[in-house]
Amino acid sequence: MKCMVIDGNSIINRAFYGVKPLSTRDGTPTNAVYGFLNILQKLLDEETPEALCVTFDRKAPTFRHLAYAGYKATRKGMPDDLAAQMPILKDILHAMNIPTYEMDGWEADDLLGTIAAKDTEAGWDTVIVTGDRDSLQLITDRTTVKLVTTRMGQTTTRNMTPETFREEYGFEPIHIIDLKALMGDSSDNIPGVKGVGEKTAMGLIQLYGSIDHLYDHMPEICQAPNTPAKPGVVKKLAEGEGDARMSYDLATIRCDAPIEFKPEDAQRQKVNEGVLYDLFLKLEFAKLIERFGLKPPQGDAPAEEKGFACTCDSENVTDAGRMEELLQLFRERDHVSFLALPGLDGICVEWDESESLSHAALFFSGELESYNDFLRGFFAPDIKKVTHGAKDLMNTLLAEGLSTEGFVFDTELAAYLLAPTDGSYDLEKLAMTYFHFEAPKARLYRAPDAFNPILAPDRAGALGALMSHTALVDGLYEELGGRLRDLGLDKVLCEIELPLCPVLADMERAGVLVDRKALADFGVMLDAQIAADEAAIYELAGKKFNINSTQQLGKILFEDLGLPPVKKTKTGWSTNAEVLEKLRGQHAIIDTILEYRQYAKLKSTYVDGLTKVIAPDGRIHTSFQNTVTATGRLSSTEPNLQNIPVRTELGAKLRDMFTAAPGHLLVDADYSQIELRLLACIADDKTMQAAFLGGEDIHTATAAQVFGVPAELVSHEMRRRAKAVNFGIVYGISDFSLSQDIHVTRGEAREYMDRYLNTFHGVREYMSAVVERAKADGYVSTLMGRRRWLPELKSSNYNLRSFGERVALNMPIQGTAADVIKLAMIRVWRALQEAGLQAKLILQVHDELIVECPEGEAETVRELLKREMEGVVSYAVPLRADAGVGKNWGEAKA
DNA sequence: GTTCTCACG
DNA sequence: ACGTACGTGAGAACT
Repeated sequence: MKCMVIDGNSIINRAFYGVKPLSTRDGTPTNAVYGFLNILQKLLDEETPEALCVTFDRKAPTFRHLAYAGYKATRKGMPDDLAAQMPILKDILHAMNIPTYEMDGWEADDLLGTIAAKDTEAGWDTVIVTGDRDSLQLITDRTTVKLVTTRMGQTTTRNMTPETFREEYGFEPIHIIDLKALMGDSSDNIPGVKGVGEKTAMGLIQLYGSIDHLYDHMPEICQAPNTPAKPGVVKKLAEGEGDARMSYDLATIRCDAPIEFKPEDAQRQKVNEGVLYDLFLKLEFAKLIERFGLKPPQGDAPAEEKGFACTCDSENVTDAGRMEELLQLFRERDHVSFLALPGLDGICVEWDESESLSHAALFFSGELESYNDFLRGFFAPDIKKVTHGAKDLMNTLLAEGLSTEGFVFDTELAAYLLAPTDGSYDLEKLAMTYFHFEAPKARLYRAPDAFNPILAPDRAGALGALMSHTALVDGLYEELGGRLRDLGLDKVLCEIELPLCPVLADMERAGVLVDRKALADFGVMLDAQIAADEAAIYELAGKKFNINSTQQLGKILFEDLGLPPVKKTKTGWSTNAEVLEKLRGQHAIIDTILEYRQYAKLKSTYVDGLTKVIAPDGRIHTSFQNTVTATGRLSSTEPNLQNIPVRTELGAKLRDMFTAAPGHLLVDADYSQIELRLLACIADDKTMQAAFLGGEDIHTATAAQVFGVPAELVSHEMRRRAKAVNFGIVYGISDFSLSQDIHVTRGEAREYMDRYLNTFHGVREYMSAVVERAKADGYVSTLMGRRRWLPELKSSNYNLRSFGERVALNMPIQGTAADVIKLAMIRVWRALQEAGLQAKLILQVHDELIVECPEGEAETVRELLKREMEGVVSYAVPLRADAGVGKNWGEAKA
């Protein structure tokens, strides 16, 4: 039988520092509890002990330490955010029927030792779980210690048995006490012997075991050859004997704490599901509720009382007269909420009749004879509609020739603007986050296919889910709408995100034509190159292996060929391009591998990847994601058309395969230095503004300033370095990273940055001001008011906090640029329509827009693009866009 | 599902 | 003493 004893303070500490800050919506910190529970789950999976309990420290100085007059309370109190989580954790453990032990005047270690001793006495084995090495002295044949470390949310454990301990330390576990008696332990306020450190102490204990033995045999020990007890050490030992004896007592974990404990007390029991459910709900641990398979306790408040009304009345509309009546009613409401089935096969509309009463109406294709009339009536500008995920729906609307106007709110976009780093915003999740409510699964109505038919066999269930989700949309409209207004984010929704939806839908539908033949030919060429490189690599390596496997490649390079490893990854040797560049010239295989990688990437990701997604119309239709990035940018998936190669000559050939239709041309316009221009405005840096206003090349101008030479004398290399500094500033630079990037010493990098910031005072002030303000406000924002919350800034973890600071610098710049181009897209799209042109916006690549148009429109479109893009805002530095025209993307890029 | 690598702005 | 630039998505290998 096995009993697991968890050192509660130690583990929750690890969890607190190892898990990123989390909190409930009312601000209760929860990361440590969350981390603790995850570690607990993992431990139980690994060990399956028959009994389980947790010990805690009391804050007061403890028994053992009070015995030592020199004790000072050097232990810092725990941070407030952690202290606040201790009672929560205890509540949860209580609900899980896991006993906890704590006692004034006794340290957690003493309790661990006492419990282990009682286990042993009762014939049980013990596994002590802790992050501290202090308890290692408790290791015996019956007691092992599981050491827990947490890094970046990853938990690893190591089992310490008498054997593994001996291997690592070279002596018996119990002599850890003797070791500490000599070397001391500053974190535990154990003085040890003055002048004896870890090295000496280890040597002595490995040879002589205990301090008793050491002091008893001092004379012989001094005589022994090669003894670590050099004359100086012997003197210190003699002088420090009193300290050593006292430290020994301090370091000894006591196993006689007066607690009532029998291993049977701690035997695993069923958790109290109802109580646990309520606790997790309050803590917003939706994932854990799922993982534990928890159900709400009986008699829980119905959903209506939790913030949104469940549908009270519902009707299935099959009659044209009733339909007209309802459409008229919808026109008179200030809003109606709805959800549409995929393919627009059915619609559920929900509207408020009074404060507390709402209605739902269902309209189904095939059940309502005049369904198409209903669609035309419903999707008209005069009905103010609220939905979830408008962009995707608009794709369908455009396909059906329906209007995309009249959308006044989108709960998905709203949730994204409120918490842009949350990642996903499906209705079930929002129900949990904002209403603490578990919504039914959407798949009931979301995937009407052969395996999951929409109306059969569980028509009632599917409709129930559809209606409760529509009710949820209506409830979220209230809740999220209020929050948006409170934060001034309603403007971002109504003036940027919502109007952008039809633009994006239109672009996705339009797609971009690809030259399938040219792509295939390119693939054939690449295959030949790949085969040749493969053969050459096997020859040089002396054997065949999978070049794509970094593990196998690492073995070949660093073991077989004996090349010096440059950098490690978590799991082995790094073999990335940067590393290989450094190995260049040391072996012919390196060049070939780099070349192979380039060809392989182009073939698999681009030639094969793109070929796979060419639609029957010969075009590629990407999806633009508008609820993904933390800064407000778009992203592009299936395929990603925002990372088509351009930087290498070979890769750039791919851009020639994105073409205009016959008789058409592509017009490509990109903003020139938009981020740096915006930085000059946001930081109000007069020097940088002057450089832009004077029409100078910004990198050359920067180089001239930083290197103190006239612009004419700026060399290629100087400009390159200045450019890296400019980029670095936008990203929240460090001298180390800059030095890596431009291959200079850290000192030189530091100097470049100093000179840069001495030139651009405004930027220097911005850098400190924006971080300071972010720390005070808890968020940063763009000039349009888009926000990103930065809980990282409060982290006690240096890396996490530094990351937060860099983000605070970068987000307002990258985010404002994102807002600007989104506004530009809306303007361009509308201007093209108003001008009656056939031209269509088809792609956006962050600072670049691509339009396809009939040949005759090209010049008009080029001017329109440039005008509309440059006219979006007028800050201290004007925006500049360069536009070009061509048969294909490569040619059009100005 | 995670890790590594690499493509873009 | 530590670890190191912002924002993305995709393919391949490995667990």
